[in-house]
Amino acid sequence: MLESAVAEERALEPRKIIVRAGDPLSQSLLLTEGILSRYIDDRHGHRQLVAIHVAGDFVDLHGYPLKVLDHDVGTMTAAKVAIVPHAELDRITAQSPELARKLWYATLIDAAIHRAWLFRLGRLDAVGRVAHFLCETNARLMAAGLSDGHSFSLPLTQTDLSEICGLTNVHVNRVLRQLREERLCVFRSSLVEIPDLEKLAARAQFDPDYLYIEAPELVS
Amino acid sequence: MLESAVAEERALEPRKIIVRAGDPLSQSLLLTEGILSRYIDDRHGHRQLVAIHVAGDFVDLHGYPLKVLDHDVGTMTAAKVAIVPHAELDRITAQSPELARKLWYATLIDAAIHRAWLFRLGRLDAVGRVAHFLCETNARLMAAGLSDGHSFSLPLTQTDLSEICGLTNVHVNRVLRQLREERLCVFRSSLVEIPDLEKLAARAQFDPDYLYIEAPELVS
DNA sequence: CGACACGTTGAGATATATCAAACGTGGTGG
DNA sequence: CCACCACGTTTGATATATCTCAACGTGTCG
Repeated sequence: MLESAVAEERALEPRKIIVRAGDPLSQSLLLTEGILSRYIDDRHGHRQLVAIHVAGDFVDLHGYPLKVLDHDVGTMTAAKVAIVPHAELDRITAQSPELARKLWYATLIDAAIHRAWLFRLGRLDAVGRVAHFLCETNARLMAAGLSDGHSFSLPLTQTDLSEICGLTNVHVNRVLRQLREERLCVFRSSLVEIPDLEKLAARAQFDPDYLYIEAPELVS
Repeated sequence: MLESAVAEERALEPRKIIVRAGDPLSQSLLLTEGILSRYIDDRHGHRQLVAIHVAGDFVDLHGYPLKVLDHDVGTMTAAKVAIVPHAELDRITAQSPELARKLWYATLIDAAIHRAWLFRLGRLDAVGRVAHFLCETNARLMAAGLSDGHSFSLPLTQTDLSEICGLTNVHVNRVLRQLREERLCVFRSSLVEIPDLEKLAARAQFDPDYLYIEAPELVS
């Protein structure tokens, strides 16, 4: 049903702004390939990512009821998106309250992930933050069939990680070295390898419940 | 319509847990008086608040589609809540897609506030974080008719503030002194006074757009 | 009056930021 | 095919914000 609502598929270049905060919106994006981010810049141009999205995510569904976003959306890598006009969503939700509920549910998962990010920023140290993010990403990619649980592709820079974890890129570099030396995790040239997921999760105080993924055995 | 869905009103004692993460839920709460919080505790019992709620907020509406919450909900002060059974919400949303949309919208405002909190934790220093939280609370209370824009009641402890801002209570104490000395804001014995809201908002890089409050003149 | 919670202060420790430089490395044009 | 450039990574030295621990003050309530 959602597929029938797709107006157009589009390929996006890496590192482009897709939606700006405050722009009036008439469509939302279903991400089919690549990585997108949602972020807020401060007055000096320092950036805080508030979400990342991977294949399968409905990226700015928040913009459908909200009409305008409070943050920017941009590509991190090259990406492919399916464009879903809000008029189609109107049609669909009017027809099927059940699907409407599912869309609502999807935005609430986003909110739950926001909360986990708050915990990460508020209560974890630098190593814990990076480890927590990598655990989360591993779990989400596993659910999307893009990780085998021990290694996955993640074409982000260390600066990207710093903007996710509220750190500097220099410090992220040192954190990654420490994770490597402790054999918890190797992040190098767009590839993440996690030799001991359990140990990494413990270091990160990571508990995947907030992702509301069925089949929890996939995650552990 | 919502009012007709209220099954019961209840008075709650301060500092009580109302809902625990993972509990199956069959009702949600409409807060009519007092302050509630949503929070995540770490392994050592250190707490990160992920939201606070004031009179007029629909507190755990997220729990309606999600079925279980990923975080705890508790009272900070004595409070009064109206209990809305999920069965009633089923009835209402089936009857009125428009109201269903409004409920969805309300949860998305919560998510937008989560994002502002992420920005606060990730990119602001200690003074900025506290200032940002006080600006936000002022704006929200103003919208609820509980602040005149320059002073309002806020019966939280410095430890509460520290659990909101990702700081220690000791450091919050020093931050509050600094805000006082710079005549930006006085937080004392449950009362917040903001002599120069514009200066405080500038220090906090606070922009109220994310609250999606109509009548923006109320906020500035 | 004493107990307890909350607030305040100080000294010292530590994590993270800042600044600056060097090092790879993949891509591009000559 | 090589030289070079841009971008990301790595390292070192130093600065600074925040934490930790411990003590003391203050108000409230039984």
